[in-house]
Amino acid sequence: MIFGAIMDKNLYAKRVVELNNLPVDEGGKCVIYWMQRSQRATDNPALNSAVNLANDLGKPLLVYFGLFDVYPMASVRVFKFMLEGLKEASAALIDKGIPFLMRREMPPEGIVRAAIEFNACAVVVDEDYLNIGRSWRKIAADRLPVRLIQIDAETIVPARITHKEEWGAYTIRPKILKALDQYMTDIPDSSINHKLRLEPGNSIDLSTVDPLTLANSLDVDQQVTPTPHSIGGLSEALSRLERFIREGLPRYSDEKNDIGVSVSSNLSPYLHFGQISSLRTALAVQDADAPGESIDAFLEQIIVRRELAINFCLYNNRYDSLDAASDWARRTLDAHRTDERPELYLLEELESAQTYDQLWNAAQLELVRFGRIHSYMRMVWAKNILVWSPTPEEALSQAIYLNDKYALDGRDPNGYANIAWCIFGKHDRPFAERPIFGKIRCMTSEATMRKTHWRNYIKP
DNA sequence: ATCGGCTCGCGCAA
DNA sequence: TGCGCGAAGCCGAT
Repeated sequence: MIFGAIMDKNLYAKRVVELNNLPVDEGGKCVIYWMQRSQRATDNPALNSAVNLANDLGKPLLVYFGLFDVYPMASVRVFKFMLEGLKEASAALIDKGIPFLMRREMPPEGIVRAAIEFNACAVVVDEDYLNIGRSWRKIAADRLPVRLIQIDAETIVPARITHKEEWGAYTIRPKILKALDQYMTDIPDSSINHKLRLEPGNSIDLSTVDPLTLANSLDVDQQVTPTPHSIGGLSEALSRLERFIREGLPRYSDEKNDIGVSVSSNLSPYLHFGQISSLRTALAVQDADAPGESIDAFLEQIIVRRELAINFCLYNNRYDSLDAASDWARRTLDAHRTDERPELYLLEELESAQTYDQLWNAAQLELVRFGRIHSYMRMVWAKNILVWSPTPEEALSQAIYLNDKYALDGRDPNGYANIAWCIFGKHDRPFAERPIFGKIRCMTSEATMRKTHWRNYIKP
């Protein structure tokens, strides 16, 4: 069995899920890597798996990407950023002798057409852990004429070392740490044996296309415009990583919760689109010359917390709903449904930053203008939405709407887990009971003003 | 400035 | 069955 052979010799056994029972067609002409989430040409377990399979079969590899704009919260902002990253990734792939096929179509339909058109032996796809991607892969698995193999390529420790939704960081942390030594190692990129100068017909050629022009031509929200100083792609991610290690990391542990200073890596959008791998980032930080406290604090974020968020979305497909709340959280929020709110804002009032709270307004403006909110302030931001909404359900959907619409890293497991933590105490524990919050951990703008250099945050 | 209490339930030790 | 402890808090007492 050919696939068994690649599983034995690669390091990815726990990352593999076969999405259908069809055979690998050894008489086919190529292997196709259906790129979705892991939009990079290096440090990519899904790409490496596809290359290894192609080499075993003695075939070339083709990368397929379906550009689909009829997508919730699709905007010029995120498409420009994504296309900049894809432009760099496709050039790197072509350099390696792997043609890049990009078509504007619905991905699960496009991959089936491409597999037939190019006579694929098998298709390898990366995993995004979210519902839309899951439903697309299901469609493709049912319609492809050959095997569809899914690779978990965004985690450092494979998500399937645990087989259930974890209760909190403290339950997943020991499992991750136990396996971490094995996975915190640099794995060289596989190189393709059979390089092919395939000229895929009807492909968008990113080498000759301006990402912004292409993004503008799509059927996406034109009101959410590109953010200043954000250029997608691995080069920019690596330069941010280097700057972070030099300037932010040394102060990370002490100052990460002060909204008046910026010690964050700002790599989240690059991680969201898979333009840089979390393993590459974690290895660089681990080896950095910085206080151990700061290194540990950052690794906790990029490994434990990030992979807890992935675990949440992987094992709970209600990750964007109050259905995902634990019993104690639902009970306590229910008990406070009729508590009087200081103000009830409409979505439009929130969106345009017109609340009585100047700190919250500043956070909302940061989101609209820069596509992000300071990591500490983002919690205060979401907690306030709970206070100003008629129901927890409404608060949840408004927070998710605003985050997914404006954040460059929207529609990400991190975002859903973060908002779930804020609104309904996911992965958290109960605290002293208060109005509206019940036993959900309370955070307020007033307390944040007492504790941090907030004036630096508010000033324009 | 620092500290305890608040409050639930998982997971492990026993 | 008991017990320790947990993402980032808040408040009030000392």
